[in-house]
Amino acid sequence: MAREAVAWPPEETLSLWKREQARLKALVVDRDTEAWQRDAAFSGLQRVGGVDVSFVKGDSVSACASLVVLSYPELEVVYEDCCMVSLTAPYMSGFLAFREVPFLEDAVQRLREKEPRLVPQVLLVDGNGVLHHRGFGVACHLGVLTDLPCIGVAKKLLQVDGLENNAQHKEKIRLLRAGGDSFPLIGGSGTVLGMALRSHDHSSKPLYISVGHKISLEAAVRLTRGCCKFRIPEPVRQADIRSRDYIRRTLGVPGPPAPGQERSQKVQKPKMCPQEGSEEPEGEGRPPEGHS
DNA sequence: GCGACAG
DNA sequence: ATCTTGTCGC
Repeated sequence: MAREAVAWPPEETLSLWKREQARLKALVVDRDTEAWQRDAAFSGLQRVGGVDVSFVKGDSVSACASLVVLSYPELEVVYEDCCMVSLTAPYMSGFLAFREVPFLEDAVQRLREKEPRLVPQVLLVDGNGVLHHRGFGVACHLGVLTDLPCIGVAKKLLQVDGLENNAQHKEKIRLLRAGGDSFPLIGGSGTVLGMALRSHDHSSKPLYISVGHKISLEAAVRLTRGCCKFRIPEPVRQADIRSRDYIRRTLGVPGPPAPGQERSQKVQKPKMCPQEGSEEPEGEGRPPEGHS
């Protein structure tokens, strides 16, 4: 059942969200806290995680949240968790975390309970870290709430604090010639907010890397580069692929099967994740269906 | 009113 | 985010 857009938050909610961002921002650690982060070969790093949320087309509420863990440096998937969720907040630039983080946090919690040995040593997050309207993007948010090192990996430049995707910026991109080339993104106050990174020799469109939590920008860029078989770093790419795949297997392919291809798809029963605020009323069970 | 707008 | 097949280039 396709559901329509979630209600747009009232101004009061936005104020609360901003205050929450300001409160949690004070807890961000924007430097290396782990030994492997300072090692030239990331010696000691064995597990890198990636998270993503994919959406059901034509439905602005149903989505699949996924968490994957890859071995490092092999980049092979050693853990996967996908589950369907019902989003409660709309997408608003600057408040992405309030839409996605609760479900990603749940996924991390399930991993900690089920397979504590597979908990990743760092998470790559689709979106920005400190490169954000108020210096506290989704990668910071997830990092602080899980206490895991997190890296913000955005596919487009968020134009905040004087950063602009203008001709000058495009020219700097043109000068990135090989995978690993990068240039700093400097905000109006002179602060380095992140780095534009050419993640692969064969991809001219850069990634925008910023600190999420418990890692330096330098290590974040170097590790992201070390996770790229293609433009999108493997942990995020696998989380994206698998969450979209899960939606297909769960909802099936729309439309009648083509002739000669009527091999019916096994449509799995979607795994719905337990969600706050959607419990049945406690106490008496639901009354039996009446005859009205 | 106009432009911007991570995912 | 998603809508979407083939196609041009290395």
